[in-house]
Amino acid sequence: MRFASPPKGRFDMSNQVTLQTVADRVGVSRTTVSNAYNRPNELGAALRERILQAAAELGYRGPDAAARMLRSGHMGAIGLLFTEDLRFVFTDPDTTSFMQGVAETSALSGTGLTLLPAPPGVALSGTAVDSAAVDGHIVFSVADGDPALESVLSRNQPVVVVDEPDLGNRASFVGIDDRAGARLAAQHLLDLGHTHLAVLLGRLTSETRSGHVGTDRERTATMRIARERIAGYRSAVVDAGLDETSLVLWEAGGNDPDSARRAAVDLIEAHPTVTGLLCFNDQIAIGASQAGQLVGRHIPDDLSLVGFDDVPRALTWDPPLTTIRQPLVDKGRVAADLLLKEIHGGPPRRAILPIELVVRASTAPPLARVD
Amino acid sequence: MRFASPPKGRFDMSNQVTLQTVADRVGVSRTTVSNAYNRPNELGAALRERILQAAAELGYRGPDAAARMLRSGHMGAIGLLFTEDLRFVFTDPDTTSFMQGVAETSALSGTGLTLLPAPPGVALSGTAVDSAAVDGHIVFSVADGDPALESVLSRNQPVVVVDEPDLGNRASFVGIDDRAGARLAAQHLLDLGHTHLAVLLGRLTSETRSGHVGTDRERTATMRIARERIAGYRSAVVDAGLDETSLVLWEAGGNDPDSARRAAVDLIEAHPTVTGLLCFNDQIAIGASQAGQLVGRHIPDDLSLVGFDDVPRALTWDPPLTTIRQPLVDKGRVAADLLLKEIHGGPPRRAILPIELVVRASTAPPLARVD
DNA sequence: ATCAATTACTGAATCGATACAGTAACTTTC
DNA sequence: GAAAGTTACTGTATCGATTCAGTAATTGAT
Repeated sequence: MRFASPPKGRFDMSNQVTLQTVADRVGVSRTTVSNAYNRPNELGAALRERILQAAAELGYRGPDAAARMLRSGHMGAIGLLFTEDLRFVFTDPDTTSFMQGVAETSALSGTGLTLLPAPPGVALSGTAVDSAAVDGHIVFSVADGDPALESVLSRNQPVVVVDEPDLGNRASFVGIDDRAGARLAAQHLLDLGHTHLAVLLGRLTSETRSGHVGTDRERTATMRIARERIAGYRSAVVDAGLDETSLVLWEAGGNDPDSARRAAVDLIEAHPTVTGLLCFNDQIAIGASQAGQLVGRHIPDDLSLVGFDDVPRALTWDPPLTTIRQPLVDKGRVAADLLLKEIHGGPPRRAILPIELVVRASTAPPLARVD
Repeated sequence: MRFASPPKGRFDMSNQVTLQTVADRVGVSRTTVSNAYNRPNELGAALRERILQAAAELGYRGPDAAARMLRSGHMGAIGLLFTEDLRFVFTDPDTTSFMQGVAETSALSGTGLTLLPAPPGVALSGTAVDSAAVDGHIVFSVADGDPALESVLSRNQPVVVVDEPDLGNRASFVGIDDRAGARLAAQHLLDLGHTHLAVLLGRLTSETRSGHVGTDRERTATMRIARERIAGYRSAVVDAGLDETSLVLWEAGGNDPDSARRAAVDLIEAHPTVTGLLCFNDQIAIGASQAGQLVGRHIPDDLSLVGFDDVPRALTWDPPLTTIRQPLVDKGRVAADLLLKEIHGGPPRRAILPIELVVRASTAPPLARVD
């Protein structure tokens, strides 16, 4: 939808109250009124009081945002870029927790938060994504080379990338050690005695694809996190002396439980000897657990499940999920904090947040089986 | 947190590329370049191509947002005001579904979406809430007379209020017939044969309070929806010939399952004869169902539960919830749509969305009991 | 062939506020 | 009591783009 008629502008200038109006009323200069709002200690308290008083009487609401932005060059807002489908953005607990953290920190600093949805396949030009009035951007988990990311980077403003991609020194970064986290998850299953593991991933690229992941597909992965976690899972398997190729990689086609459930059914059918399933996140693990129920596999006796993230539901799910905890809300807070600091002149930084294996009831030693 | 140092402004003017730069390069006037971006059919296609080409070469990213805003008076963004705690905003399925709808519609129209969190007890002045660069506001479910709402209204821009309060002709409105919905819910329980009903509300005011709601407390309610629903529940009870005072009103102190669970335990203890519980929304019903389990009441045999909203989880919950469905995502879409239309010169409107009783497994006739 | 209408462009004024240099009045210092 | 410093203000240039009145060139109508 694009509107034919432009929005009503500021063209009823008749009774516009501006800084000048207030200045005239009080009998001071425009500058002094501006200072009354922005630099309270550059003028006497009594005068300031008189000015604010007059402003209130005239119904003046404070300096016009657009004019201030133009002159001062700062927008008082940060942008939050997503490239996922909006249905996903507002449903996925990882994403909403992250947003909560960002919103908390930006609200505390009095900074506005502008959402910049750039779902795949929608043109960017003329949208908020390339013209939003913001001082910097947080980019949340985007595939390598995404056009929306390029657009954001070309604005030459501070950017904080969260999770992926890793732009090196082109932008600040907030994330975790995904490889180590994945390794921790796999190690846990290996320690329990599992020898037949599989990985159930959400997506390797921004396109939806599901099913077995061969080396060809793996090589095309544009999601950094997926690549890192695969490397982590694999390194634990290799170090345990198992054959690297014995680690089955399977793609769900989405990070939601429904996609995961469907994919897990196929995976279990194709690889019935697998007893330990490494899930890309808790939503995937939830789907996998539903799949287990569907195909008659008891969790954890017939199939152990390790999630990732430790979303609130991981604790209340039946069975409660063993998972790798990462501080999602903090991630949002830290991202906003780094961005705000950088906007105010600080240097770009990298923040790696801690992770932790949380053992609950979705993992157990494999049942002894007659091979 | 407030930053001492102002953000770095636009004071490295050295190699700023502006409309003028592009105009000089091509050898046309500033106006023509502006037209190339904003009014493509006001100039020849070939010239337009040359201009865009030159802009690309110069790395010009299109008209500066702040300058455009100042001159044209329109911001290209809408604000979304919340007064709930941010933890709640991003966790509550009603709210996130609504946000999804708003985000979808604003993204489609190329309009930015600025989040304006105004949790209680945080000063407004100087924050994004009273100075955000937006063309209008959507106000989501706010208590009567909230200061953030007043601040938004004083900007003399289009406002769409969702659910509450009802400002009459001071603002556009999107909501449902809450009274009818509540009536439908109560009627369903009455039809099943229940004679001892209670209402478990989230909150009647923006302050947190839990426990029995007497007439005094009821009279102070500042949340319109709560008042309407109470009236609806009560009207069904009265029309069924039951004593109006037999309808127990109980406040949970929050719209989350945890608050509801705790409150429901107390409620059941205080009023053990109640067999039908009218829950303010599905989150409350989920909490109540957990409470039922805690105190050994089987749902629906020992206690029937009716929710409200029909969030996705209502279907997958055990037992699946009987509820009043309202189109939450649509509500967001409609709100954004009304606001955009009003910004573009349309009149204020009221939209009342449809509701529907969805009968699932959380309600059943009361067990015959020996009184 | 003439006048009117349309198209494609230009130049100047303007939006409202902020930055910055400048200044008058007042205070401190020795 | 003169020089130096501080405080509290003013005046002007400026931010970058859009609007609008106007003009020259082209097309169309009669």
